[in-house]
Amino acid sequence: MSHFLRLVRPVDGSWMRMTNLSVVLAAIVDHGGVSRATLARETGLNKATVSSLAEELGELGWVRAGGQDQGALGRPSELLEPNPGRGVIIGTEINVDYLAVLVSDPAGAQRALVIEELDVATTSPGDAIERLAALMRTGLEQAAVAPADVLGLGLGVPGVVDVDRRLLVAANLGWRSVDVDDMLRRAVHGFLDEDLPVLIENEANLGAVAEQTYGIGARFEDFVYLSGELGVGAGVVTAGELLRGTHGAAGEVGHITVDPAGARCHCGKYGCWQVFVSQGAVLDRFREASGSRDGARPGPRPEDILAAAETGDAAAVETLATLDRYLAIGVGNLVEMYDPNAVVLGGFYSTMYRERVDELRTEVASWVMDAFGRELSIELSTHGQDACIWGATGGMLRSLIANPRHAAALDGLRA
Amino acid sequence: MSHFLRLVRPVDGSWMRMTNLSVVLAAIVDHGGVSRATLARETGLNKATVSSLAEELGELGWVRAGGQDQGALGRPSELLEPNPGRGVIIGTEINVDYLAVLVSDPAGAQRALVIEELDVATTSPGDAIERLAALMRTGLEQAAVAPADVLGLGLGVPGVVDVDRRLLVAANLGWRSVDVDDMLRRAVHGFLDEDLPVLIENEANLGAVAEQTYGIGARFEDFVYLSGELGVGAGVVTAGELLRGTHGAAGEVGHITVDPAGARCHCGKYGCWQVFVSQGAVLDRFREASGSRDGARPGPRPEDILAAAETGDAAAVETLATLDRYLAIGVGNLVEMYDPNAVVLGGFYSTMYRERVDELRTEVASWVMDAFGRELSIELSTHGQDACIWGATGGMLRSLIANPRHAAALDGLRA
DNA sequence: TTAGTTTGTTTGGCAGCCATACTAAGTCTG
DNA sequence: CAGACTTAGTATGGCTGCCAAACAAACTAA
Repeated sequence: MSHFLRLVRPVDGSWMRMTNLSVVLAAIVDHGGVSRATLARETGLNKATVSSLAEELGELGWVRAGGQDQGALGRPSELLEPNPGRGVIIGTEINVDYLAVLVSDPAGAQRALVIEELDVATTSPGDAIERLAALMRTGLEQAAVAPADVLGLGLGVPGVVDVDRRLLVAANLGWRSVDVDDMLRRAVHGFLDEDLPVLIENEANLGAVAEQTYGIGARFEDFVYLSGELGVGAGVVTAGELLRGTHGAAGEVGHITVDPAGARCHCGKYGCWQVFVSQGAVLDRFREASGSRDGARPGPRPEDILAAAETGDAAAVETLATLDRYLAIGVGNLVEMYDPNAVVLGGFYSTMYRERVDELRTEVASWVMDAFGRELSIELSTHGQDACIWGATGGMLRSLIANPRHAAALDGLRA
Repeated sequence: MSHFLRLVRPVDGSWMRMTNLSVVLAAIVDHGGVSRATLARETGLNKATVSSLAEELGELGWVRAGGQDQGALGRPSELLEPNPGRGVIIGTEINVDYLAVLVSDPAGAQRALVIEELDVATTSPGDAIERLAALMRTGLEQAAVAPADVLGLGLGVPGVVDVDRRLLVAANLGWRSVDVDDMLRRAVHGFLDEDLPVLIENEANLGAVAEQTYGIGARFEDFVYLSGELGVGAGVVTAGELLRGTHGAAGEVGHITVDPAGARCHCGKYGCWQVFVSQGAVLDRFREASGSRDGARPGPRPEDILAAAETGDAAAVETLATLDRYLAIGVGNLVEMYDPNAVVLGGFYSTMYRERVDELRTEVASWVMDAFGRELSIELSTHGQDACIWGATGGMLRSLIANPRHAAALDGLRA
């Protein structure tokens, strides 16, 4: 019953206003500085309407007058720009061996970035989140921003996050069914606002959001962001929207089967993709192929394989070729399944293919059935290691822009 | 530039009205007969607004007064119901060996169903579409409906259809880059309205739409409809929306690699999923396994395998076990990638698993990495062979409901 | 200095939703 | 059976918010 109701939801005047505020604010943030007349042309809204919306955005503190812009002819325009005094967004990340906090403003300017190494797998969720909260204080101090000026908080975790912001599982942290939202709010209690907007999302998904908001993904309506560190994960954007699925686990591609005869994965299945292409798997293969002559030395790093391959080292060359092949098989599957415009290589892969994208493009071509002349780009991430925190920030920014009236930190404005 | 603008589009009063007309019409179609008061409660719109919207829907011919409904207490309500005289939707299908036309009204009542066998692979696109147009005339005659009363036309094809309704490729028909929209409009020129709304979509995608609109899919927000005849295709619904991808090829899962050591597919790759689980592959395997003792007999049908397995025939049992295994591997991949609530077995699979779903459920469980207690149903299609035409109809219906003012066939109303 | 061009504001009108009051049509109770 | 109660639907008036058009402002060009 009621399946058609899902088509759309009813709309009233206040929703209309809110939507149009969003549209104009988004355009202003996007341009950085833009006149009312241009906004009217670009959005299709009436000039008078744009003026009214811009005035409200000014009162809300989102927007301020910038400089003037003199065209070839006519009255010069007054530029509207995002108000840097509006507040900041905190983007954070909990990963296997570090915590990270980024403080930035809605225009995308970085105010502070702090990182703390931590073996999260041996830390309880509660403790890790406490330390993350402490790191946020440090970040705000460095940025010289008062806690009351925080507009929203984003957090990326290497696990599956459901629609209620519960972390269902994070295999590499050893966490299961953790109410991260609740813990986070407790940890920042008395420090940040009680009902601060909070976004919690999977790390690969946020990588995709980072590329979509601040990076190369802005060029594509449908793309797959591929990230691999200990496991392999993908963030999928289709029709401009992040694909989440029922549990938020869409794009958890590490355990797709690419070869049932492959080695056993720790998940119990055989031939999972990440058995072939995760960072750990690749480094292991390289170590084995190069023999145990340097058994005492610390494990190789990704760069070591690239450097060795440069010199013609057989083990390195073979390792890279195998990676190319299995990465291409999996990417081929992603392409057939999601039909994206582009695949963006992030994390480990952005390191491994910085100079070798063409090799991968060639290999992928032979593993994608293309009967109709696909448009498919394979690109390198523009964010590298920082993708997750920028995605946490960008996701929060989108959420704030979608609700310009509900933003926190209005106290200063009211006073 | 302008990536944030994609968040939402600006809204004005007429858009608001249109949206609310849609909401109310959708609810009326969905219920079949419902009072204004109930509509107000369910949609959250004001009673007065619902009355006004309902009046306009009446003027547009979409809705008429049905009977009365006396509750336990109070004034009886007047039921609003879809107007069966509003017109009909034609849902059609071009498949490898037949054409099909379904005539039905917006309430979902079937008025006529005609099917014509045709070896489409040896027929040119133009000829096939001409014959489809002829079949539509037959269907309308059988339904005793005038061509002017056709509200919209949907067509399903076993191929990739892009956003401009071009058929990019249909391997099993041997068609490539066919402007089906244009051909169809020419074929019905002078018979159906010049600017009749037309929907052209991939067959598996329409299977998903059929289940979503009229079948078991209505229970799920995210599900994958799996259809297999000559190839294997999936229609994916996420967040209540059909996933199409850049070229409309999302869910074309027949050529994902499930075993690089597998047999060569006609596409040139090795170990494509459809090499293991398509109807043709399964029948072939059964034939080989049962030996060539009956080489002269016509090939087995799907039912023959099931019947043989019932009697304990070793070849049949082995064939089914292999199908279970490889179907489960692929379904596992789909589940990891799309994270659906449900997988709906359509086409060939709805035949093969009608009595054996539990076997597949068990097998799938061992090929899905489930670290967090997934909710996943595996269900049989409710539509079987007719999924595609009902999907073409349902898709067109959704499109009409989304634009209640733009519907065709208003001439009769105006006169 | 005047005409032309572009920007942004002001004014008035209109569409559309909502709250409220009211009418309509039934059931329930004493 | 009359009056209280309940629910459905309509009518009225108000408010919000968009738009069109006129206007004021600020500049260039001749």
